[in-house]
Amino acid sequence: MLKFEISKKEGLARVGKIITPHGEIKTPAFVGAATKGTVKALTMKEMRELGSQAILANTYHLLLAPGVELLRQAGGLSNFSNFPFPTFSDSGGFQIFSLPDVKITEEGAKFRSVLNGDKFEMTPESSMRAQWGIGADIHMAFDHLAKSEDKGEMRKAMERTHRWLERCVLENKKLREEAANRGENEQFLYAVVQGGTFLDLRRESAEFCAKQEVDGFGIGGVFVADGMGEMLETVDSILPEGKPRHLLGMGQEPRDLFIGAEFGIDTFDCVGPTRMARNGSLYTLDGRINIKNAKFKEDFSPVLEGCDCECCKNHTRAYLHHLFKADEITAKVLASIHNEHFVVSTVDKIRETLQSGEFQGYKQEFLGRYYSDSGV
RNA sequence: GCUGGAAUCGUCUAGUGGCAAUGACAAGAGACUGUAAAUCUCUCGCCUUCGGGCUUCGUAGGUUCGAGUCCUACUUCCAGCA
Repeated sequence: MLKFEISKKEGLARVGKIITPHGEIKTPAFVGAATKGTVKALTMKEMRELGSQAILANTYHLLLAPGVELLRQAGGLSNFSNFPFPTFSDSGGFQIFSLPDVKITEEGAKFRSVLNGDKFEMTPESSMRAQWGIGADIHMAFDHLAKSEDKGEMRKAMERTHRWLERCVLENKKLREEAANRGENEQFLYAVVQGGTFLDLRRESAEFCAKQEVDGFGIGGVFVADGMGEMLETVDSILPEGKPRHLLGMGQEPRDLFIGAEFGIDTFDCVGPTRMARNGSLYTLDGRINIKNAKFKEDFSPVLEGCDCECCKNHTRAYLHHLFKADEITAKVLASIHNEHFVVSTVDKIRETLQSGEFQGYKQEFLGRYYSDSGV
């Protein structure tokens, strides 16, 4: 069983730590999205230096390349990526949702690679096997996402997710025993709660997931920040308190991090911060700025005054602006360091203020400034 | 000096009698939430009440209902010959 120790509670919010074979994660925490085994534009050394405690890779992407067998040979994701700290793997469920030409049956999903036309199939069982091969500490159940206004469709996706979850749990048991017999590290499974924007479906999904033999929970299929607090309140009131909860894919907007933590989320992952960075959109306490804008050409202040990331400590907005305009790789590196550090440290601060009882004040101050129109 | 060729939006470029005129780059702005994302979208002659109006393809004339496109002269540039 995955160890999760809670040191402080405030409503649904909690401060704690998840203890994995690769070390512990102080929660709430922002987990870096390392889809293909790397956080785009960043080295693992840079990730640690900017404060990242954990990363999350994607089973679908690693399955296609370099393949699960290679990950196994390499000694698992942590060894292969040289990130000897806690790791997560996402199941590939998101790819069912995001890739074109996906056929979903009760058995699983068939993808077609647009790159080389290869057919590719994933089932709850194959996702579990792949994740055990990849060797991340924490796995996600293979789920079926839907983004629909239609409740009937959402229910179908949710119910399929539940049936798939039972298969995941069953397969996971086998794989866990096999690994134990080989004397390997334990690996852990999170169920994924679906239900979209329908609170009754979310409730039903949370109740279903809560009953399963899993180590924690992912909250999936969240596409709109509107109503997320209410949804999380519903779900996290049902999920067992003693198991960690991961909010899948949300965290591009600081608002999401505050609301998530407030309503019981322990870990976040999101591709937003690094993608924003590569596209020149950088976080400041007054909202994001587009560093490519002409107004930054002669701005010799750091991206964020007082920020202690390697980008802000050493470089100016004018320099970043120049690097972006010149299409230099370093632009994306520095910007990614800054954005990733921004969200990681914001969640760190959320954790600290939850611990000290100053969370509400911090939240008001941060969000009031970040989302005020006065801007930069 | 002679003979050929060429001049189009910041740059390069399409255009061979019929709609301010192609594409790329540059420039300006926007989007991005479990990464098919080093991506994508929009603007890019001037004005506009978004209906449209006005002025444009080196310069000046001409032919034509109509000219970036054909003709004449000039200017500049390129190539070859001297």
